[in-house]
Amino acid sequence: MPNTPALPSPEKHIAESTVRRLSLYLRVLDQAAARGLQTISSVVLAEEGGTTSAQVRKDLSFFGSFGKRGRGYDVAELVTALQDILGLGREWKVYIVGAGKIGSALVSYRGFSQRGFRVVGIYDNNPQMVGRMLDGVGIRSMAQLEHDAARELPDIAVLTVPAEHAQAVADRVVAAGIRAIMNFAPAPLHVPPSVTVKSVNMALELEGLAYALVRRDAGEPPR
Amino acid sequence: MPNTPALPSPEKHIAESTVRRLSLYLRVLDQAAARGLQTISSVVLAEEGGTTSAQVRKDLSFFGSFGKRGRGYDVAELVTALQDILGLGREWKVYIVGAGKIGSALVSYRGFSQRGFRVVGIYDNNPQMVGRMLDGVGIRSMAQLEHDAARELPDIAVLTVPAEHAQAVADRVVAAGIRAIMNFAPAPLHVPPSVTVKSVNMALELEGLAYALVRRDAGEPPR
DNA sequence: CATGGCTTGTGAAGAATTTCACAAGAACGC
DNA sequence: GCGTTCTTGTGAAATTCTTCACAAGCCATG
Ligand SMILES: NC(=O)c1ccc[n+]([C@@H]2O[C@H](COP(=O)([O-])OP(=O)(O)OC[C@H]3O[C@@H](n4cnc5c(N)ncnc54)[C@H](O)[C@@H]3O)[C@@H](O)[C@H]2O)c1
Ligand SMILES: NC(=O)c1ccc[n+]([C@@H]2O[C@H](COP(=O)([O-])OP(=O)(O)OC[C@H]3O[C@@H](n4cnc5c(N)ncnc54)[C@H](O)[C@@H]3O)[C@@H](O)[C@H]2O)c1
Repeated sequence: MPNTPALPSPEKHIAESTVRRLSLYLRVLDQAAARGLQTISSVVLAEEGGTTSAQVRKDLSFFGSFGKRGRGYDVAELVTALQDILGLGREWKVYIVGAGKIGSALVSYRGFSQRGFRVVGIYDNNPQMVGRMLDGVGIRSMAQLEHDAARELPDIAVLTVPAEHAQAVADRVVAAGIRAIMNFAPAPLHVPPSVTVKSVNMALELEGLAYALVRRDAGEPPR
Repeated sequence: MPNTPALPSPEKHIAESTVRRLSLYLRVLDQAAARGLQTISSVVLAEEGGTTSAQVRKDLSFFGSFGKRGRGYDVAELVTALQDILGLGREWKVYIVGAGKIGSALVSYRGFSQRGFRVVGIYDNNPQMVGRMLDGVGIRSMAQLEHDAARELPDIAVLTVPAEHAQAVADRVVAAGIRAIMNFAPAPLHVPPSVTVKSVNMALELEGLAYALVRRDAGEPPR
């Protein structure tokens, strides 16, 4: 019997960096599957994912034992295992709040729907926008948010409102029972510990590049 | 004489996490300045930035000594110091490659221009798009890229093309002499070590949220 | 000008993460 | 069946990052 999918239930805390890399491995595996690869070794997985083979094996070892010595990992099996671990076996309902430039771009992003993230509602406080459709999803009034959430039980809220309103919107979203927030506004959010927040701060990434450029020119040791 | 801005020249390697936090502090300081604060302590800076006061002081200590014991940090002074450290004292020329949904949203993003990142060129390989204007910047043909770059010497390329073309575009951009890339495509890029890449992978962040949600329900120790 | 209350800067300790290195298992050829 | 080659899984070591804890400095007040 071929290696039944291990139930992903480590009792230890898993580092966020490990979880990020698991997502990355999943992406590499998708490509490998598309190229018709049956099997992949930790060395190849590492090369394509930009890390080391020891890191790959260690990351996976937290959740079980998925490979075969001398062979490597079965691509299809590992995809299933990683999806299980990451909670991608189901559909996640997403609200987007803020139907502006970035919010509209995200609605139709296939990278989300491919992984089971389904946008079920878009909210905006501008009456001009309410009622319009974005990629098949209607823009709703902010007034409805709590009411809709009680019925639809969305899992994740994506915040794409101006930074100065981000905290207020986060408060409402939390009060409405949503326990995961992805924040695109460049403002640190303060939420109860039962709520998970991930921030995507693009200006911050650019600043990291600027830093790298000035350091490089100044002759920073490249480590 | 009031604390002349220390030249930011640590000989040691500085962790990426430290640099990210410096950007964050800068954001908190902007808000503090807007509220009229003259001075701010590491405790307040930490609370608003979502870290600890010891972390704030340690981060800053890598670059010099910016505070006054018993008083805290002068907001305006620290802003200047951080901008210096991060290389935000100058204008950075940015090319955006891929004038699709996310590329167009980024062109007009004020968070970039506010920090001195100026979009000087947008490129697309779709002839239909070439010549159109996006927020005052014309979309140019990919054929021109190398030629324009030799003249304009852009510092940073933002890649917003489909994942399957990201590597090819990265290769061209590197060959054109650009040494910093911000990659929005969900594909790991392989570039020479002289080039710095930062990837913003939004699906990956969502997957991190999904993981947090399944773990939380499964009763992961909250660390 | 002495005292008390605050706050920084920083070595040292502690914790977390990554890398090393190797025993053990699997496949293949002969 | 046996040796060779490959590759995993994992303790242990090494490295990196964060937190602790406190001496030293600054300011206000009396
Ligand atoms: N445009 C970009 O490329 C970009 C990039 C990174 C981050 N961001 C951040 O994303 C956020 C949105 O940016 P954008 O460019 O899409 O702005 P935008 O102005 O195009 O869109 C913001 C939308 O939010 C709505 N809104 C405002 N206040 C609201 C509230 N209280 N409740 C509900 N809706 C509200 C507005 O009506 C508008 O439709 C900002 O915080 C911005 O800093 C934008
Ligand atoms: N839309 C989103 O919300 C979103 C979010 C995160 C990441 N992304 C990623 O960003 C990238 C772009 O996404 P999008 O939604 O803007 O797609 P899009 O299709 O709207 O835009 C892509 C643009 O790139 C151009 N292009 C294609 N190949 C090119 C090439 N070889 N050289 C130059 N230009 C080329 C196309 O003409 C098009 O204008 C994708 O990799 C996507 O995965 C998108």
